[in-house]
Amino acid sequence: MTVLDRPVDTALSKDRLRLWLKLLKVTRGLEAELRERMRLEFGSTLPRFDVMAALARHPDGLRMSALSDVLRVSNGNVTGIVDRLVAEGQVARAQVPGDRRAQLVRLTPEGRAEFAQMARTHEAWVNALLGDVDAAQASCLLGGLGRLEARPEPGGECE
Amino acid sequence: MTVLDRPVDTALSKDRLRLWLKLLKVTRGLEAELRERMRLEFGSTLPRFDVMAALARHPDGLRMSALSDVLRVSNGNVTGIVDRLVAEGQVARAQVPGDRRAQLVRLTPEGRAEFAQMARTHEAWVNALLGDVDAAQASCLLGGLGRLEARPEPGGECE
DNA sequence: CATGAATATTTCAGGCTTGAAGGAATTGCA
DNA sequence: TGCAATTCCTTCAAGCCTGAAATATTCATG
Repeated sequence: MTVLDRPVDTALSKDRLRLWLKLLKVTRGLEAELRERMRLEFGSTLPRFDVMAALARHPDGLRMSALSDVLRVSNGNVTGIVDRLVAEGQVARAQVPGDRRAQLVRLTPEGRAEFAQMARTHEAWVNALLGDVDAAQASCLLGGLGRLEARPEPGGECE
Repeated sequence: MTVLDRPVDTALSKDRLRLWLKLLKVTRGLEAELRERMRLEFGSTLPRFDVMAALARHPDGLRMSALSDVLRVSNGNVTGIVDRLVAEGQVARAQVPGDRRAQLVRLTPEGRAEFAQMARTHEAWVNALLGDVDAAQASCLLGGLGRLEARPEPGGECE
C-alpha cells in the first residue's frame, strides 16, 4: 500500500523512534510514581482521580458518554470506574429529566472535598517531580509536544 | 512534613502541571493509535511487542527477572505475557543449567521472524505519526525530556 | 551438614482497558 | 401512528498491571 512495504531506516526515522521511546519511558516512569503515591496517600487511583477532576470542572454533572469523551476512554471503562466511586460515596448518579437512558454523574459534597485535597497534593507532587524544569523549558517542551499530537480532540485544543 | 501541607499555586507550578498533563495526553494518544494498529495488523499488543523487542536485543535469552527489570514491569506481569507468547509459539522457556529456579526466555525462530516484520512496520508508523518533527526538534525534545526522568534506571541511561 | 536468609518465579485478587454485543429509550420520518 | 435507525448505557471476555503471598531453590554461615 504505502511506505510501509519497505524498510524506512533513515537517520531521521531512527531519531523519531528514539524520541517516541523516550517519551514513553518518561511518561510511564512519572505515571508509576504518581500512581503509587495516590495509592499510599489516598487509597485511590489515577483513573478515579481523572474522573473526579473531570466532574470537578463540571459542577452541573456530566453524562456517562460525555465523561468518556472528555477522558478519551471507552464507555464500558467509565461505567466501572464510576461504579467504584459511587460505592465509595464520592460520586452520585442522577436521572436526566427528559431522557430515561441517560445518567448525570456528579461529585458528592464528600467527593468534592476529597478531590480538593487530592488535587492540591497531586499538583505539589508534579511540581516536585518536574523540579528541574523552569518556566522557559516548560513552555518550550509544551510547544514541542504540540507537534506530536496524534489527532485533535472533539471539543477544541484545550478543554 | 514538607511543602505538601499548603497549596503551591505558583505560576511555575501550574506550568509544570500543564506540561505533565500534555505529556500524558500526547503519549496516551500515540499509544492508543499504535495499540490499535498492532491489533489490526498483527493481532498482537504493545506489551507483547515490548517483550519481543527486549528478547531480540538479547539473543542468548533473558531470565524472567531480567526481563521484568528491563521492561520495568512487575514479575507477575511478565509471567502472564510470556505465557501468551509461548502459547503463540513466538517465545520459548529453557532451563538454566546451574539454577533450577530460573528460566531462560528466548525468541523462537518464528518469533524472531515475526518480530523483524513488526519492528519494521512499527518504526514506519512512528515515523509517520511524528512526521511533523524534524531532526533538530527531535533532539531538542529528547534533551528536554531527559530533565523529566523520574529516577535513573538500574543499568545506565541507555540499554 | 543444617538451617535461616536470600533469590527466582508463579499465583492471586483487585483494578484498569478495550472492543464487541446487548438492552432500553428516543428520534426521525414515512 | 408505526417502526427503523440512532443514542445511551451496561455487560462481557480477554488482556494488562500491580502488590502481596506462596513455592521452590540456592546460598551463607555457624
